[in-house]
Amino acid sequence: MTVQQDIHSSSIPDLCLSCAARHRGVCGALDPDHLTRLAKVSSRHQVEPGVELIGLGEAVDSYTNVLSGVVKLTSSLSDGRQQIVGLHFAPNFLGRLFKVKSPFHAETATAVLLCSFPRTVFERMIKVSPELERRLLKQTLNELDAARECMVTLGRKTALERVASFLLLIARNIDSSVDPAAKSACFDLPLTRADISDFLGLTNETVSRQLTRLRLDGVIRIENNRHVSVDSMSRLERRCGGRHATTFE
Amino acid sequence: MTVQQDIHSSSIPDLCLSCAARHRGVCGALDPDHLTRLAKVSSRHQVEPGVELIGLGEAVDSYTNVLSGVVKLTSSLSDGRQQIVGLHFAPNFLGRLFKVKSPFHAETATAVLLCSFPRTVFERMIKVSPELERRLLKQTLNELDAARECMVTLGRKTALERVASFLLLIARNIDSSVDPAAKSACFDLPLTRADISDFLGLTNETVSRQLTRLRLDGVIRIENNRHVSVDSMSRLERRCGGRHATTFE
DNA sequence: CGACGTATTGATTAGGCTCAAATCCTGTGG
DNA sequence: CCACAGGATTTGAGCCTAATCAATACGTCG
Repeated sequence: MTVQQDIHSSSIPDLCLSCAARHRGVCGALDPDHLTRLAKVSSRHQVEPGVELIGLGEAVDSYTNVLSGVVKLTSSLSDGRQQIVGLHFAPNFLGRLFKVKSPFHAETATAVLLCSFPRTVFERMIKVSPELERRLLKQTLNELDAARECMVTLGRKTALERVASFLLLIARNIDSSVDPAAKSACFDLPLTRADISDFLGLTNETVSRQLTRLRLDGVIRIENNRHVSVDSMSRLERRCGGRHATTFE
Repeated sequence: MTVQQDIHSSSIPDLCLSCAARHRGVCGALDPDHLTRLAKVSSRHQVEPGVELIGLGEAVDSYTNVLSGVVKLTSSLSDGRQQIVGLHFAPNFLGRLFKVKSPFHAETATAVLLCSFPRTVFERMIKVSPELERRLLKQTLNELDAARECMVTLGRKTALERVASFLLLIARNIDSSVDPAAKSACFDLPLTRADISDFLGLTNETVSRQLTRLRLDGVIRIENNRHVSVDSMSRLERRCGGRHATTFE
């Protein structure tokens, strides 16, 4: 049986048709009707690397999906010491729900494509779509797990283990098309050495030294400072400082 | 106008009447009816310090409210290095929603009072109560902010700053009755020196040294190894390694 | 009081930081 | 196409903070 659907609520907006956020991001929770309403007030932006998106404590009146590229979340101490506290890969949702002011600073690490929409519209949509709220809760829980994993890295791993863990993290997140269980990988680092050191709680000199060490050990190859090849992922994993063996859900 | 309410759905269960989780925890989102249904399948337990609640990767079939005391979330590397990745104070909700197996290990740090309920019942309740889901989302977002704050401490602060930050964290969380903006504070440390070092990514010797340093500097007083007095909170704050000045929401 | 676990203090070592210099990449203009 | 400028990265030397190893003191509980 074919039903003639209301034209206003049945079709997916052009903007969203091939969008990653609709396939694997929060927009996947929205029906065509909601999607259309959100798309009407959304805007896309291409942004250069190193651009501040959210200033610390600054009032933010929009939320954003990262459609491509990487955004870093940072926090700084008053004397300039800096720490990256989160990385947002596509198609992550970006923004601190229920707070007008972000507790952290957000900055593009690479060139990124963003899709932004007004905070008020989105928050109203959360209220009427339990599915959307559910998805936001799941993403937040995953971010929390990731942040806690980082705490282990920052608190207990050696410099070499931190750098190896970082490479593994990037390999698993940068290109979602790649099989997470692949035996080998190659990718462009989305962060400079300085950024990597701010993520790992090290200095750029130490990051550099550990990268050369991994290179001399044959674990990775590096071309043009940015492109990394990993022949054996399991070999890299062995440099990460093993978690207690367990199978996760 | 007074309305005669259905006796089955109007009254708050005795168990929940004076419960902190109903006042400031997730149960506050539930109406008397839902509360009654949950209370029927809930059970309270008093647990000693140092008891494992959730084994790493172990299947968990219940969720828990921490009604008093402190629970620590930990992760270990295979060679024994350990990191505390989260502390749950009353009346926090405890448990990894939507995952059967917890990615972290949970253990009581102090004596605690717990209120547990079956995972299935609670998850069904989330589905019908957007208010409950909202509250879980808010708690998760707060935990995420806290974890990221910890990342700054672990990645960029000195040993002294870490210990001072930890004392501040405890002072602000241990006794919810105390004004968070109070000028002074005193409290019992819920963690041993070894636990504190696992939280701060240090050794117990270093923690001990920094505590004596703060004591000799007159920032804190310590009695019986556990009881800490802070005369001037702002004095303690100055030892924490300042965040870039901003006002938060 | 004695014993055990917890915490403090001391001496030494080592991993990563700092400061400094050299090298490599990228992009630009002649 | 090549030379050059500027930033990013690598490499080196020395130092410093926190770890390690070891011994002593404290506190609690039987």
